[in-house]
Amino acid sequence: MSPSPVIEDTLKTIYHLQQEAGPPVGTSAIADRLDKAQATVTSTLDRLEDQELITREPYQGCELTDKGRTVAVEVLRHHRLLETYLADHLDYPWEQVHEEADRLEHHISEEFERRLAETLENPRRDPHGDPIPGEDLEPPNQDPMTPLSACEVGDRVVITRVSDRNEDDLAYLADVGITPGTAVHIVDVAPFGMITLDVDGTEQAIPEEVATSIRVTSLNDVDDSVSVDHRGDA
Amino acid sequence: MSPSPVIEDTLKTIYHLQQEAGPPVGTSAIADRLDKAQATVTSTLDRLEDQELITREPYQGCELTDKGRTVAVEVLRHHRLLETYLADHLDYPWEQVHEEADRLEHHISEEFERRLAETLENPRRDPHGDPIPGEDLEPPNQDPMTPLSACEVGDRVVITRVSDRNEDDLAYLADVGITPGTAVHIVDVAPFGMITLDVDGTEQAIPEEVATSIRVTSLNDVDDSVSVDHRGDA
DNA sequence: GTATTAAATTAGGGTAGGCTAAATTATGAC
DNA sequence: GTCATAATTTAGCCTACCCTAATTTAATAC
Ligand SMILES: [Mn+2]
Ligand SMILES: [Mn+2]
Ligand SMILES: [Mn+2]
Ligand SMILES: [Mn+2]
Repeated sequence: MSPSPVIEDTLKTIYHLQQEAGPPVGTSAIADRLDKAQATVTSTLDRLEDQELITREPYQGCELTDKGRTVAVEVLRHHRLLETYLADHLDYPWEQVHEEADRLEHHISEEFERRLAETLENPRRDPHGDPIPGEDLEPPNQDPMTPLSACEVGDRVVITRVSDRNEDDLAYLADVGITPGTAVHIVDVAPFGMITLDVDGTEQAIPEEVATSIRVTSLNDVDDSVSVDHRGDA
Repeated sequence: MSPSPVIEDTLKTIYHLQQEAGPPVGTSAIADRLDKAQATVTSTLDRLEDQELITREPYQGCELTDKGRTVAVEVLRHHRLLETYLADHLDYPWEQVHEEADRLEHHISEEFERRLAETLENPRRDPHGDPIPGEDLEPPNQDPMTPLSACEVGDRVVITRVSDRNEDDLAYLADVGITPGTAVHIVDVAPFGMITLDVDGTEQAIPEEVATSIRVTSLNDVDDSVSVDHRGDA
């Protein structure tokens, strides 16, 4: 049987948490992300273990098996190809692609995936700057990412990734022109974390909370994996 | 709560059966179409009745309410828009669109539906020649349809609809050029039902079974709801 | 080492959606 | 009218997911 949406979402969440903090991944961290009760996650993990998608130490947490990681990466590929397609071919606004992709990622066929990739000419990054896993389903490299919140006054950087989680923040950032590929210049860092940027000649202030979810690369050592202005719009 | 795939598929099946034979629709007819046990359908119909999507007479069968019909037509709109999009924009082969659309129809948002319709410029018919319900979700008109099996030698007709059910038959028909919009000429009707057609100068023989699932319009009284050659390929 | 506390699991219960096998009901043949 | 048959429902069982409340375990403070 092919994995259900619940199984796929749980694997995807474990994958993200492993990348953020490494294994083992705790039950409540998963429950928080999925907005489910802890007991619900415990019983889901039982099924994942039966299917050899994770290994588990009672009361200690879990870790993806190779099989589990491959399923997670496949879902991630679906998600990011869909986001890219929705934005590029169906004219979806930047901030709306995540929600639609998060549902459809569980329901498209392999044929659909192939045709998306082909039509898009095998894109490497989604609209938020996140790397799209290849057909081989190898986990994408974690490229070096500096949070915007760690920048100092005077730095010139290029936006490389913007977290796709909060729809309102994304709408705001798109509105002021802060999207992957945009070059910016840090004008001011206030004591409580407000960061002021120069974006195409206009100054924009951003709360630290939001700045944490924005990743940048210094313009001094440009990383060719992200092209400047690969999507040039508002 | 928005209806589950099982609820939607059951409503869609009742809708089709009502159009073919009129209400009341029996439990086993639904079970046959959905490839489920009769008892499974009985309990699904219980839920449909609770939700006021059907009315039911014990042991007699069921009928869609207005609410139930609207849900069925909405799913039908999703299905046919998706089929059209897959064929026209993702280069799906004719015979593969049905299966993919049959899954995705339950998972796209209203936003996705709108953007499909817009990108396709509000198409009236899907790749099989079936009418696509409008945004208003009125049931599409049943246009007069003669089965190809009822034609006589010498008739000149235009293919208007081809049942989307059998993938192998569809692949064959596409291969020999029998698709909606094609004008053909009946050359021979053999006693056991084999029908020979002239398609663009080439003769093609078709078993009666298949001919039953092909609908045509006489070239004498052309129905403007179907344009000749609106998809001109193999 | 013991007490506190947070995390995790277990216990118990609910709904949707599946099944088979056993009743029940309607219907057409005679 | 009775009987056989087919359609339908009921009974009883299962799994996947979901929850809250109670319990158990691990980790930390002291
Ligand atoms: Mn895939
Ligand atoms: Mn994304
Ligand atoms: Mn179809
Ligand atoms: Mn819709």
